[in-house]
Amino acid sequence: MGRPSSHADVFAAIAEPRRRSIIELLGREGEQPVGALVVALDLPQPVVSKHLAVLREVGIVAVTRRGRERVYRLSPRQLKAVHDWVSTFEKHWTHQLGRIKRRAESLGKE
Amino acid sequence: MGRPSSHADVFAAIAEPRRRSIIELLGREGEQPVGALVVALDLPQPVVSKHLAVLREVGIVAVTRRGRERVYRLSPRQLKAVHDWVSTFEKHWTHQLGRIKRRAESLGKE
DNA sequence: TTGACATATGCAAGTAACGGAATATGATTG
DNA sequence: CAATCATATTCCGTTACTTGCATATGTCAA
Repeated sequence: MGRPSSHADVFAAIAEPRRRSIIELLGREGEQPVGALVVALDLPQPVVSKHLAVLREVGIVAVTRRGRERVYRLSPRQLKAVHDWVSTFEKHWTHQLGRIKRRAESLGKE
Repeated sequence: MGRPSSHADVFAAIAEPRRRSIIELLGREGEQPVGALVVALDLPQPVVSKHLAVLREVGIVAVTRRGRERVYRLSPRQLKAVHDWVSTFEKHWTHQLGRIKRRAESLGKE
């Protein structure tokens, strides 16, 4: 069976490599019209528009119409949601680092 | 066309809601044998095993065999990778918060 | 060794999501 | 209004992911 209808799921949205590229680009360069994204990513315009639609529906990006262009920008709230979720497990890797460090120290004493 | 063969992609791995449930459970309760996960999540055992396989291939979980059980635990390195990626955009929501805050303050003065 | 238990794996079927090409929508210019 | 530019949307073929069921693998106990 296909996906269990992951409609408007942020995690599904950022699962696509090209969508992450779009996010990274908007993050680095700031707001961009679709045409600029098409050029920068070297993808067909409909492909970019469709990925933008997904990101828009999920709320990762927001649009403003400027003349005949549509300028996209990051809308970070949803990315923060992902950040918050992953942060839940932060203690796991900090603890693990601590363990590795302690082990290294005890090995050094031998 | 289907997915561009996102083999062993952490983002694809955490896109699945049930897999996130497994991650959350292991995060809260610590290491668990498959059977415990099956009970806790109320899913068929093969489904759980397959999701665990995906998480294992990506390196989000690790296994230890204990008798006839297999005990799974979080292996946080890959989750940290996600955390690092999302953290790249942290400034965007902190800036946005700042903007909202400033706007609230200036509205309060009127 | 035989049987029971714990988990993994194989196969088939359904479906959702992606890309490509064509087209629609909407705004600007002449 | 017609033509052009910028972007969105639709239709379609393909593919990969998930599930269900059946079965294989491996471990312990008697």
